[in-house]
Amino acid sequence: MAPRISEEAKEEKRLALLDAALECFSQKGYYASSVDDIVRYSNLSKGSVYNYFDSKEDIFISLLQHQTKTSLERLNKVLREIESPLEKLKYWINLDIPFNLHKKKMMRVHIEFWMYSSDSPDVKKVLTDRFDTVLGIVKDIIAEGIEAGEFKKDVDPEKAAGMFWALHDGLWLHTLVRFDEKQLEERIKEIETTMLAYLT
Amino acid sequence: MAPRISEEAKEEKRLALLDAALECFSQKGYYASSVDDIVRYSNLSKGSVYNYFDSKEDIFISLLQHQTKTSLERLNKVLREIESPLEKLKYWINLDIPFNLHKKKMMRVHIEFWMYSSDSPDVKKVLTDRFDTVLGIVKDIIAEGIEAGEFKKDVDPEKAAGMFWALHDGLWLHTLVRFDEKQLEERIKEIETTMLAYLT
DNA sequence: TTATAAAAACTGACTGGATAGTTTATATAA
DNA sequence: TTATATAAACTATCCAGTCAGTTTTTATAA
Repeated sequence: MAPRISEEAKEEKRLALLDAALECFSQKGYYASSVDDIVRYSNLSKGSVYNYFDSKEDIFISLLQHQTKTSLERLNKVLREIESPLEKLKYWINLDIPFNLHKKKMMRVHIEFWMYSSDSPDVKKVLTDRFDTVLGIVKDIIAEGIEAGEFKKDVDPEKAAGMFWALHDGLWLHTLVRFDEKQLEERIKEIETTMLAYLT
Repeated sequence: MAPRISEEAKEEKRLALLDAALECFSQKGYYASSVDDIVRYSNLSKGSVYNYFDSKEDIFISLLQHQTKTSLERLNKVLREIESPLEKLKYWINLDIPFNLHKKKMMRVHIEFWMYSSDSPDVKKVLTDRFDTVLGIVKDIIAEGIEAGEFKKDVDPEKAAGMFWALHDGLWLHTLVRFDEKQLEERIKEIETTMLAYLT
């Protein structure tokens, strides 16, 4: 007759489940995390989970889509507010400072997505689209910067964007495995000086 | 079907099993690979596998140790034969050219090791040691290069080594997910020019 | 206002299938 | 003969997904 909870409350629970999933997947990876683990991190029962998602894989893919959507939206919003390409890049580089645990979880689960993508065309599609979008944004910023005279004319936007992003992801990979927050921040500052020296 | 085989033959079988494991783990990851999968890729039976290894995890960790040992040995051997630090770095950068499938598998399973390391102190230990060793080698080469006057004096060997290695791993991560062999090779050449320009 | 009906949402014990690891019977080189 | 490598069958465990029963909320008739 009438829904017991409102649409917003429902969406909230869905998000809470995705949050619990992020916690699990970022700690133990996709396969090692059981649905019972996710249930333990949420305030719901196992049965309820299946009111919100079709399967464990559905939770995983939904988490990927949610992360992709929100992070791109936030990024675009902020970049639109910055005028200078140089400042945009600086902002982006410093996005990862200060280090926080949530970012670490996001990055950990993101690599989990990548590893899983060889099994799932759906995941692969979302990830390659996201990859190309991000790379496209960096490339455009660099191209703008060249046009505006802020960056060197002989820089290839495509290649520079690829380097920038590889450096970013490599740094994060190392942070997950070896570095602590302080070291990450030092290294990010080093990227800033080096990349900007390379571009300007 | 052949009792009393020599030690060499035994070691050969062990290596063949590690090879089968590399195949599986690089394709599907640790958890998604079953022992039966590994058996299928080897010429042995399941029961036999347990004559060589204690468990699936033991296979995984043995693969990590084997890879670590052989790759570091090979690297050190070659680097010892090169005099100039600049040439050493150039050689290293081009180690990944030409692209080949075996390297891709190695890199894929290496990331699998990294992801697994949060669960296993043993894996973590081997990986951090390996990481520090590799980074130490790069750092030493750069320091030598500075002393020999081949590199700029104001370069910080520690930081430069960190950047170099982050770039390397980031690039490979992207190659696993998005790029093809041709793109990897182009990007590696780009690293060469940029890194060497940064150092000299 | 209140009793009842109906729908939605939740629960957790259970099941079927998968698979890590073990045992056993057989084959064979030494 | 005998030690052991092997294959195949076996066992125990785990876990994704199900479902029958319960609780909560809303609607509405009296």
